[in-house]
Amino acid sequence: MRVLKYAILGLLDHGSLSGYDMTSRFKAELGQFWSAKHSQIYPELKKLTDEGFIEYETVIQGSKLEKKMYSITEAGKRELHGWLTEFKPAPDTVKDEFMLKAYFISSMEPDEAKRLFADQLQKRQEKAAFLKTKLEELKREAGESITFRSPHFGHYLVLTRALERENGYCSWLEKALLLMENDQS
Amino acid sequence: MRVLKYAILGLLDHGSLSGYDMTSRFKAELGQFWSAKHSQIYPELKKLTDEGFIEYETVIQGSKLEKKMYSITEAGKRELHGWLTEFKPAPDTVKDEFMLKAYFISSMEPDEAKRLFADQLQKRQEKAAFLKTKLEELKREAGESITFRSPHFGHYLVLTRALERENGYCSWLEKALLLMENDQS
DNA sequence: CTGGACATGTAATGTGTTACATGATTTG
DNA sequence: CAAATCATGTAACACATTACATGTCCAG
Repeated sequence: MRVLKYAILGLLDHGSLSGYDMTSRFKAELGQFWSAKHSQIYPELKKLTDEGFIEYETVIQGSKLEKKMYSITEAGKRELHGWLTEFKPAPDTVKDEFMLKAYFISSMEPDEAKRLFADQLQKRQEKAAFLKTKLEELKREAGESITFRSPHFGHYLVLTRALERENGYCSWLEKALLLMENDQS
Repeated sequence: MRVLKYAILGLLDHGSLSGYDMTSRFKAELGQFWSAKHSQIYPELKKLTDEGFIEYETVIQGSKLEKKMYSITEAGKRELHGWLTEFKPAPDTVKDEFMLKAYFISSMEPDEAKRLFADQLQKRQEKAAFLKTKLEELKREAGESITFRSPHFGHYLVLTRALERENGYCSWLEKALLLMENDQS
């Protein structure tokens, strides 16, 4: 499938970037839904260059430090467009280690299960709060009017989806905890 | 991390299973949150046997067909319990190819983006409908009273979480589509 | 002048999928 | 008796993480 290939092409479609820049992007908002380490990115950049989808120019940073600024080629743009507009089924499995534990809840004692769920709820609430702050920052920056043509629309979509994902997880955890409390007595 | 190891131990904690049985379980409800192919399961079973966490008995099915019925050992139960009760952070990244495309929405034409989102909405709605049916079946089977002590509680947790996940995705897709429509004029 | 960020790579290992390979059993 | 399901395994390849390895630049 080579999704990393398309992630790189997509990032480069808005302007040139170094491998290091891409790593940073995967640590920021995009990282909610895709990420890769530099050890995976650098070989992929070499491969994409060989395939003619990207090209680079070596730039000197300071007096000695070389960095490679990559940009997308016309062939790369066609390749990206083909992937973007392709319909794909919703995945059967989205791996979630916590939910695997939840499935095995009968192998835990009630109080162990409650502690596990309470801990996860706290962590998800913290994450949701963090994402909410990021979304508010973005709204301030973009001036309240985010629509299709806004350069921040992709960023906005990712943040709203991630926030809803965490909020949905939290409300489910709360419901599950309630079921466990009711059973206890 | 070896999550598959714990998935197998968790499955075996309720009774003995063959490798084939485990493959079937990963295709059913548990597959919403974890899965593995038989080509990954069989080597893992061998490894877990060598490590002393599981053991097997060869059973003859029919007149010739040999199958290995695996069961969990005391050491395996301790190992499972340690994993189950261990607190873990919420993951930074949950990979989602569709959301990667959404992030790159500015590289698409408005009508291309709308078609993509509409297609995904339809597929997620179908999946939600399927999960809803499964949940209703489970409720009928379990007699409306699912609490911690119910043998179906793990199954119930997985189905309710998967259903909410899909419903949340759908409502986000609808909101995104509305934003795109409003912008169009 | 030092610590953190910038910058790029490879090696080893772990995880997961697809393909190859074989055979028995059950149901229609 | 044919097709679907049951049943187990290995090989090759693809994808991903951790560790190894090196060096520059900038701000305090």
